[in-house]
Amino acid sequence: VAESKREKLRENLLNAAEKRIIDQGIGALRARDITQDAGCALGSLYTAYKDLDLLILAANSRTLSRLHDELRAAVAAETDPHKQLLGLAAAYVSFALNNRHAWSALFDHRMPEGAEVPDWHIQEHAALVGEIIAPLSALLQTEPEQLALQARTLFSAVHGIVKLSLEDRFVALGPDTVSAALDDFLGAQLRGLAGR
Amino acid sequence: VAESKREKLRENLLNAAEKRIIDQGIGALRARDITQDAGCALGSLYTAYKDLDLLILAANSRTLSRLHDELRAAVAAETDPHKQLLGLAAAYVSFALNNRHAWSALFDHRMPEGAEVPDWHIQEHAALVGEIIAPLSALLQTEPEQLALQARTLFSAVHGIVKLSLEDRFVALGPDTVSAALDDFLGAQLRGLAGR
DNA sequence: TGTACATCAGTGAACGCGCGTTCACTGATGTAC
DNA sequence: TGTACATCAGTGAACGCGCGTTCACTGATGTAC
Repeated sequence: VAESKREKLRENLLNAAEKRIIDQGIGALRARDITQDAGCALGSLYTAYKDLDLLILAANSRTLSRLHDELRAAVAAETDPHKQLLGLAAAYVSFALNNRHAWSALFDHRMPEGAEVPDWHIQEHAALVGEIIAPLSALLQTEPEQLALQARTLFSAVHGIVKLSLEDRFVALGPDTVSAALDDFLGAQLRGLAGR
Repeated sequence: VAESKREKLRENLLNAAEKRIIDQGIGALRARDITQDAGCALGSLYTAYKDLDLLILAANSRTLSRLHDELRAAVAAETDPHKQLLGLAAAYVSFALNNRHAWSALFDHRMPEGAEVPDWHIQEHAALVGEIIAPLSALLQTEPEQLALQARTLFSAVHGIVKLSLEDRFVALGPDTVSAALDDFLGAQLRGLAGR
């Protein structure tokens, strides 16, 4: 019972942090706001989590998990590997558009000076890229090592396109324009990779 | 003479800020450090520039200008549009690798809550993308409107690849691996775009 | 050329606030008898 | 079952520091006579 109370506290804090990140973004995230939303004292954050960064990582893990689910669903919805890849990209844009703040938080959060991003979290990121590997290998006949690199390159290209299209620093594009541009881009890329 | 003293102060501050950004990155940039390096009082920053953000933008403009120069040089070094595009990408990676902090600063800097990135600075960013348009239009026969979007998409894809390959959140890649992956990527993309 | 005065860029100590983290306390929970 | 005691999660006021920005002052520069 004592254990479950402790779990409840962690859960409340995590929920509160997640909601804040989804609604306002990581830039507006304050320890005080989170604990207030969670209905506990400021200091409790530090009995439940080592520090604020760890709590943020936990919230980002949830976002990654939701994103990963949608990517898996996109793969499952198709059997043709070509369509699977297009579906993955479409799912990625769609997630980014529907979860702007949470999605940005995945890449905007920085660890403090000395600290490294823990390995388990890096793995969660890498797992996303992994989702591309199967369809890509079905489509091309590449050696496994090359494949991992290709998947990663493809992921970061798509990511870059989505990211930039949502930034203020450039003229923002409408959702439809982004999706269309991404489709054209991926189409060309796959054609180019296949017809070597 | 009075005017030139004032210019000298702005220059000193800008140089100091630029050096700090190049050496330590934008995250470690403090008003006090800059003014100390520039050999002036803390308050002088605010007689020379409206605020710290404007000074940062000025420093980023310099970085953009240096980057733009290298991109122009890459275009000028080739006549074949296909090679020009490969050269542009190569120049981009190379600049990013040789100016990691300054390059990151271009995209990491955020304006405070209410403020927007000024238009002249957005233009400077857009000008980079513009460098792709000529070779791309020589290579493909696309309508001008489509072309701008394609150039932008291509730019952000390349940018995404370079960016992610330098992040801690993923396993960092060596410079050679990045360059090779980028070449393969671009090669495939151009093949795909041409052979429609 | 020299003197008195006005201006204002430049100064840097002080302000003000935000905000993550700590720590001495307390009250709920569990244990012993 | 009831009582005394120990433990420790939870508390929130206080700490501490970083840091951008301001503002009352001053000394260099320019102007008038």
